[in-house]
Amino acid sequence: MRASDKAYAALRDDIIEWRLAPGTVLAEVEQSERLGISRTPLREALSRLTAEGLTTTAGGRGVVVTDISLEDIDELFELRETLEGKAAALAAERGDAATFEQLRNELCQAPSLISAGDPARHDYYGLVGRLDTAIDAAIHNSYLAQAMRSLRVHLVRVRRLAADDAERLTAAAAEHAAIAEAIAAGNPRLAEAATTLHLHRSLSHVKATHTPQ
Amino acid sequence: MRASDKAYAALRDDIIEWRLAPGTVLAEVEQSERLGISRTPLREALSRLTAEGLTTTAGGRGVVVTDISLEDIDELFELRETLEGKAAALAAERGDAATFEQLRNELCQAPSLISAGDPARHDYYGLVGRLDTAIDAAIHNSYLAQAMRSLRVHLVRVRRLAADDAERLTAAAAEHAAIAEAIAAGNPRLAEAATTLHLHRSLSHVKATHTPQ
DNA sequence: CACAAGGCGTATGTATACAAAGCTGCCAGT
DNA sequence: ACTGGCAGCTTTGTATACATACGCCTTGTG
Repeated sequence: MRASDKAYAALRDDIIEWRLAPGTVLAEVEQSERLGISRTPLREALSRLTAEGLTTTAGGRGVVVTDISLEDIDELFELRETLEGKAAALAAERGDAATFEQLRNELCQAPSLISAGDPARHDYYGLVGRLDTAIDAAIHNSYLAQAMRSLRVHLVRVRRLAADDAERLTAAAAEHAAIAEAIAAGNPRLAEAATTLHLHRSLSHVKATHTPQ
Repeated sequence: MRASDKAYAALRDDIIEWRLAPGTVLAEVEQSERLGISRTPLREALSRLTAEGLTTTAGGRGVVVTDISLEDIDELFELRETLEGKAAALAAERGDAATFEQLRNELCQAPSLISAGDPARHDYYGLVGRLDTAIDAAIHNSYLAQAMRSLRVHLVRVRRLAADDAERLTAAAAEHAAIAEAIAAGNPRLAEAATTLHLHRSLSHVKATHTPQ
């Protein structure tokens, strides 16, 4: 693995997991020494982060971790609803029914994973990730898939702001199951509606449990 | 202006204007000598191009200019319809009516620009660009605006494939005027419909006049 | 004659040294 | 006391030298 990839992954995780707070300046020498690499690969990592919008160049004083405000979250979900709604509809038109039927069944049994505690809860997140992957593959549109991937980076960051209590996760699992069911049924409008519903509830939950820093 | 910015702009233009054909390998030393800069800023330029999808790293043999096939164009317009449709609707809800009313009037007089020949035709492209900019500003959503900006790079490349004859440009001006009018009227569904119509006609024109390389 | 293994060459990946540009703080003048 | 400018320092931007890895050609062997 290249040193620049390592630096990129490390910094990206640090930002997403809120170990690096918004406003933190990432000086090149400081970070390169911390990660044990040279400035050159670090600069490439910072470029990639800036291209993704996780950092911005603050002219002269290095790059800083971008802030993410409440308005940002509204904008983020507005775009997310547009992209994922379309993706769900396309998946319903073009996807393989059996794949999503299988995912629906697993999602219906997800509540047992959620209530089982932390290690099993990780399996639940993996299951949701598989649904995302399946939709990405089903839409047959690399540009749309790319746009959603770049969006998910920011969404993970937002999710860390909210309390992922068992109650909300159980409800979310049911909403995901509804999406999978609609896609398996080949009903584009239903799939889009189920996605819209899920995203609105997610947004409400984030805003309700948001803890101001 | 930084050397890396210069290199990025030069390579980006070369690719968009089809002076660098798909499949062309961009060796670092070769390009850095051609542009009169060192390898370091050139590498940053190539990174940015790759992040945008104009080039891809071909594992070991440098970065190559990405191809753009007919399926790509379909996918591109599918995403474009999703994003620009939503943007037009949001602009109708949130935009300033006077701004778009003004743009509509100018677009209605665009045919005279188009028929006047090449130098004036450049003014027409500028006018369409101003409409895009006005929509970007009106939606008040930086993530959506960013997604559309990254798409437009590829769209300019596609546009160069099609013959931009006066007939099509005149029709396109009328379609743009319809979009501006719907936004000025504050009618989201109409604005989205006008955008959908325009994009479908654009796509049809591109596919009809597409000259296989 | 064909296939495989090894060496050579050229490509990218990394480190470091140098240059230039911006911010910070101080000092002097009003 | 406040403001403007200057000097110093810290920062990023660039160039170049070195390391490394991959591909390709050559050569030897089955």
